[in-house]
Amino acid sequence: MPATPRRTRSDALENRARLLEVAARVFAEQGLDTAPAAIAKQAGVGVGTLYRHFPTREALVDAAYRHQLTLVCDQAAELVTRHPAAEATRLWMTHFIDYATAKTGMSEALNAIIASGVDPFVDSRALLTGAVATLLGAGAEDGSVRTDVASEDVLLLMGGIAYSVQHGTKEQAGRLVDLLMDALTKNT
Amino acid sequence: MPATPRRTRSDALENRARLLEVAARVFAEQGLDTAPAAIAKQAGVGVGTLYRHFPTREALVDAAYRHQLTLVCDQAAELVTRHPAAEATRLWMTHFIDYATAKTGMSEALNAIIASGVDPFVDSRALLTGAVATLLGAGAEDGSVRTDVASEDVLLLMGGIAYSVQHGTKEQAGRLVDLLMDALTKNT
DNA sequence: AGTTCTAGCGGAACACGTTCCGCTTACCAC
DNA sequence: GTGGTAAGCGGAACGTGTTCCGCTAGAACT
Repeated sequence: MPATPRRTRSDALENRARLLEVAARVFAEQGLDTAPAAIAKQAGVGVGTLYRHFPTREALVDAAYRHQLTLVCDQAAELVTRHPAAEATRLWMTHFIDYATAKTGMSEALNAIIASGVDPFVDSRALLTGAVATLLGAGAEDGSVRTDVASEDVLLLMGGIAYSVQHGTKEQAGRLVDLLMDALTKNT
Repeated sequence: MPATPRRTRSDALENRARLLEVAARVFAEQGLDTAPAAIAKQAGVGVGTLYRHFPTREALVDAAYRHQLTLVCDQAAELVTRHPAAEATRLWMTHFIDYATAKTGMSEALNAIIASGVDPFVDSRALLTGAVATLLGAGAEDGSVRTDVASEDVLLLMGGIAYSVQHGTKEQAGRLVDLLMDALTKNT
């Protein structure tokens, strides 16, 4: 029954990589709602190929931003080693918002990842939850952050903030982060 | 130049009213992404008529929920007269979340109204901002709520929470409201 | 009531996202 | 190298959302 599962064809791998590369660039330049046909054409493949590799727009978005998202999430662990927990948390959140405002489509993508319960996003979502958990954990240890708040809840609010920067200003986003931090730090 | 602006045709008014009625019902029953053609058909008009009265999906959503939204916003003023400001604020926010979870499509609609900078929503958005401002104002007067937070910011976070209830649980939404309230009430 | 005028109507035409399927071609066994 | 096989391909076909335009019928005026 298992048989010999034939190896993935080399051209398929190349096409996939090329699609990803093109998608990341195009999303950054023109936003997430670029026509699938345009991405496929630029990658030199038919639309069918695009849809086979990435069955939904979400799957493509997820894959396209995965790498950068990993970098941002890794920063959480690094910040914790170099700053007090509360400070690290604030820095990371600010960094997160900067990241969200850096490129067209980015904030939209982040929000899609955070808010959606859809399947292709679960990995990316876990990545983010992990980063927040690291920060909250450190805060719990040194007592600077309250312990009765779930990482998922914080992440959700950050998603709301990221969503806002699409139409609001970066300053507003900063104020919202401050407000959230106020809520998270203990009232001592 | 002003001339006599001919009165609006009676059938046009009827059609508009019927579309609104149908849209409100259909949105509540099946969510916001119902086919425009279905709404038009149920209202006994062509799609062209639907699009003329409501050029975008947003305009239709806005109009369909306007009445109910007014009721919710009016509650803010009423709650302030009967409760201490902080308590009124918490009650209203909870009420708001209940409202958001009450019907299919509602939370989606609220989020669209709050988060979008799009034109057709400005009135509804102002309604909500006004309600929040009333509550924050009362809180500022009796000193129970911090004064350095803009109504728009609070509204935006509530939008984030409303967004979350689409995929999260009502309990999570409740926790987020509590967190937001903690941030808003002074650390005295 | 009859006539004029144009706001408003309906649905056909168009545009675009997604699915589907017959053909191509890389992989593997010999 | 050659042949068999199915993974993978491209783009035509399909379904939906939106726009457009010739025709209908309500409003204003006599």
